[in-house]
Amino acid sequence: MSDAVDAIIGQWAKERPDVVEDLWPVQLFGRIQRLARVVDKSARAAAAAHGVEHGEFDVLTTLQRSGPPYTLTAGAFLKASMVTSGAITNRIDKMEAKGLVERVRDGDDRRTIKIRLTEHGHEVTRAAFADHLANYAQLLADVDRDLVDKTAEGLRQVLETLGDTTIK
Amino acid sequence: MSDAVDAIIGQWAKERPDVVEDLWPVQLFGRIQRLARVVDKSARAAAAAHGVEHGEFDVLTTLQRSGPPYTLTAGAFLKASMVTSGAITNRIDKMEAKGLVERVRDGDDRRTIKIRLTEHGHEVTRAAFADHLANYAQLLADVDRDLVDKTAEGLRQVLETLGDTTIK
DNA sequence: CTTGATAATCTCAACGTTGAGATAAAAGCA
DNA sequence: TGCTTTTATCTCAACGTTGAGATTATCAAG
Repeated sequence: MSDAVDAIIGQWAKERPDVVEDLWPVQLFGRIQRLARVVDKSARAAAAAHGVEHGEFDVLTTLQRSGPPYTLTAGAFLKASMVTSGAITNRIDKMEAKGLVERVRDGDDRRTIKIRLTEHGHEVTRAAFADHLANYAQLLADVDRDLVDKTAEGLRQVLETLGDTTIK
Repeated sequence: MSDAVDAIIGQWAKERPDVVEDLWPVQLFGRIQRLARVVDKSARAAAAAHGVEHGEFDVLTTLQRSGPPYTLTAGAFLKASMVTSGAITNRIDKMEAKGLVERVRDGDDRRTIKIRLTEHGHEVTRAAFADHLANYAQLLADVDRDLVDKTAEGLRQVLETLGDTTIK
């Protein structure tokens, strides 16, 4: 059987037979790209059901899993999120307006801003995260569990080789 | 060894031990998400070196691999690209301004617009695509080839099960 | 202390995408 | 022929992100 990436490579084979040997990374990256799109779209919808953007949901879960006191600096999100500082500021701004988090100035270092999950933020996170996991499970409902594990393990090794070994 | 996703799951295990059993999809999707970001950023830079956006590069290669006469309708890009119609119109607008493609009205159906790769577009595509593949190879330079193939095969099966079987 | 360098966060214009709606042409049907 | 539905593309305001630069605070040296 063949998927969308096979079809794309098949087209290249006809039009540019000279590059076929160099297309093997496309087998991996092309599928990563397509899957990322599908999963992203689905996750976005799941978060939207709780009134939060995908990026905002990322902030919420990062705070939640950091444990008590559910407080992190803006810089911590920068390193954890793979986006730029402007995006983080924007996210926190909107989340503060929604009452999901609050900015707290630190006593020790007045450059840093601590972001704290509010009680309301806790509730939204709990509900949205449950839906998020249910959505993930739904997406993989018809996929063999062993295949998921083996493929995830393969991706882990690729990530390690690429140097993505920490939350940063 | 452990990567960023292991670290994230480790945090969840401490803070929310009740959900650990439901985190297995994260092993797959979390890594797909992170890898997509890394690869995307890299591909974006490679395309930018040739003066084209990532989305524009996608249009160029779609046209190129469609073969002679290197002409597709706007609707074909819609189905192939996983973005909305507004994005396609915007892309074609800018690419037309750059002289990469040209809009040609069809004789048979005057609703459809055919997008044709110009000679300049051909040249840019050839050069950018070569760099693109070199960049891909570079990213996977230190990764075992067999691991890449096996992981790509796993992702293909996931994509198939999710229903992404055609270019559409 | 003072000066310069470093660090953390915010500002803001530009950019690409979204998504609902508009426009216009073709197809189906009476 | 007229009328409605469908199809293809474009319009446009809102949105989140980028990326360079500004701001403010801390640190290191002298």
